[in-house]
Amino acid sequence: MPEISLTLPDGSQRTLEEGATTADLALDIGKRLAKDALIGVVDGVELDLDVALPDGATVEIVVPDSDRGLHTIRHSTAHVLAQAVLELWPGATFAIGPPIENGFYYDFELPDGATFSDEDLAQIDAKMREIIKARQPFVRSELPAGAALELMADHQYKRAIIEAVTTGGQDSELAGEADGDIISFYRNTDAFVDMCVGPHVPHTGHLGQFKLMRVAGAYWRGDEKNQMLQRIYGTAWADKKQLATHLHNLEEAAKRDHRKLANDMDLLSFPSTLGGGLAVWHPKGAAVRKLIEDYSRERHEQGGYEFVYTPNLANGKLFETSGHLDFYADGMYPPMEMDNGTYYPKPMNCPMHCLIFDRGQRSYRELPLRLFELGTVYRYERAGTLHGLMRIRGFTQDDSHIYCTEDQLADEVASLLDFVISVLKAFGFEEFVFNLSTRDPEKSVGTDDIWELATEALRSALDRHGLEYGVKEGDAAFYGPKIDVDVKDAIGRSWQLSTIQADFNLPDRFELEYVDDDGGRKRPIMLHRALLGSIERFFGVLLEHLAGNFPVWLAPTQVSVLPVAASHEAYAHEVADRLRAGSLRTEVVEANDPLGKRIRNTKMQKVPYILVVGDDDVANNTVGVNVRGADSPERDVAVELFMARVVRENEERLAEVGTELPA
RNA sequence: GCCCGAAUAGCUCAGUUGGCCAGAGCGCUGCUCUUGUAAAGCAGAUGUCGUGGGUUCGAAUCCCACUUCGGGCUCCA
Repeated sequence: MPEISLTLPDGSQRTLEEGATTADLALDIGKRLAKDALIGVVDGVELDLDVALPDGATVEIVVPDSDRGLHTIRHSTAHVLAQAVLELWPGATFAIGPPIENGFYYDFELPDGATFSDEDLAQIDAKMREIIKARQPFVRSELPAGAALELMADHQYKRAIIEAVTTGGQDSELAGEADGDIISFYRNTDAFVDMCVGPHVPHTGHLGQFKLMRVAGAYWRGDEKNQMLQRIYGTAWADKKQLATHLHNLEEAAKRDHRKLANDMDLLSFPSTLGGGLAVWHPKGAAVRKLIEDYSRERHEQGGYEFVYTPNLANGKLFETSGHLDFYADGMYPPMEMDNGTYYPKPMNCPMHCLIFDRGQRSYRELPLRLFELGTVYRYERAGTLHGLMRIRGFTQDDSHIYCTEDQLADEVASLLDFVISVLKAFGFEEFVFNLSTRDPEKSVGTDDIWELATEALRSALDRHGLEYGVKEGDAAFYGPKIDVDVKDAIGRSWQLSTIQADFNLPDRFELEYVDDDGGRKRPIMLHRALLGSIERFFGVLLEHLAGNFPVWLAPTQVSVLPVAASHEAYAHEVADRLRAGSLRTEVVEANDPLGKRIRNTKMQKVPYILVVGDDDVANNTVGVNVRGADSPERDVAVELFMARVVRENEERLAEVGTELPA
């Protein structure tokens, strides 16, 4: 019997009989591996376990607890979902069902326009578990396009995919469905076959640690002009523990949802009578917001920005000049017809800043001119897109427009990057991701030269800082390239906050000019930039990042003083007055309820410091200190000592609470 | 805007197939308790059951429209 020689990822060699498969290789290595093996990676290509191996191949055996393994499990689970749905809804058809982060989805069209509801999930889940219990094999077959079309005669979306790939249409979304002229299929039973590139787990018995999460609508091929399909999302994992961990993480994320915390901590609300996507800030939320804005102003003042104010309304002519009425009228609130013109709520501040630049003659000596405004704008976001503070219709940008010369552009962007990082770090963000978005030739204005110049300026600024960054080809705004800055939050989620955009469209439209050192008139380049982005959205991100545990300098109440009994109230107020004199936001919670209850309530409000004062403290001029997050209180702390520590934390805007323990 | 779902007291929620005066816990008010580290006791008040219309002898409950919210899709200057 001829033999083949195989190389394992660790470099070791194995010799097997010709015709041996990855499954045979796994068995040759060990029983346990043979049981766990899902697919093989043969010379870099993922293949089913039962494919015969070529001589000399390098083979990696994929087990569940790996990226490739999870991917395969999720992909195979999606097939099981499709099988269940097609069985439960005769006449249903299916479209695309890929693995995604943490799970999978599958899109369906039900007969007679029927839709899924949440109640259907239990039934589908039960059917899927039957299929899994039956340990159905995934049997691969291949057909030429013509026969494939015939096999999928009843499934218009699958046929559309076959036609798309066989006519040479390159499409990453369809890459997992079919590829090239030979179409592959995976058959689980006589009744169920799905078109798929594969590979899949050997049989459905390898699956089962999944949960169907939700039903949703989704457009065919992601285009809102197309048919709306019914999508089911699920999560799937290698083992029970991973699944439980994932579900637990979702619960933890829900606990820090900014909408829940904003409600629980009485920070702000979205009264339905106010209208969708509009928030009112309650005293405690407003206190935090004001501190964020104060800090922003302070930093901009130090950074050489000049502060401006502009109105919330503008004559429509302004937005005709800027071009926004042509491009973005859909996103603007509708016009107000007045006897002297048509007015719109402003959707951005830039045109007004251009008016300020344009007032009077500008000299190159004034550049870079940095105009800054906490500018409130209104955008008519579509109803279905609103999401708490993250997507809102009225919001305030920490907006600046910088007018500079071509020569100044790169330096200006470079110093902006420092500024961005420094400001975001002050709020406790540690990890940043940078992206450079480049020109979309189809949707852009301006010459090649100036795009090149601007893109190079952004690129060189990133390089100069030694920052790693991704490039999003063609993702720029129509008027110029941009750098976006995402932050990673405490539980690893990514949020886009800052943006730095070069613009050579608006200076043109507004015919902005400065007088250069040679006496000639030149057009400035304009940079748009927002650091926090929208204050509202930033507040939401920060709230979730911190899970509501604002550092001392941002906490709406920094210290709560709790007298043990009514007899200690006078002393409690005395302590509170001293703290307030040190500019600490301090509350006294009087002894109307038992101490335990007041401690509980105050802790639930996430107050950084809770002081308990009783007989000993009155006698010795001390306090009992409960540091947020600490296990046990510190007793008999001298008031001056406590105060010095918290005043320092407050003034130095320290990110952590209780970093300095009393001596 | 599109698909699915939800809206009941300040908050979190219960309210069977339509049927007495719409409930609970927390919170609130009052009284008692005077408290040393995560929920004291008793009593009381709380409601346009999101809004408007319809079906019905009768609607929180069924139907329609609208508003707002949640999960997605699309969009995000």
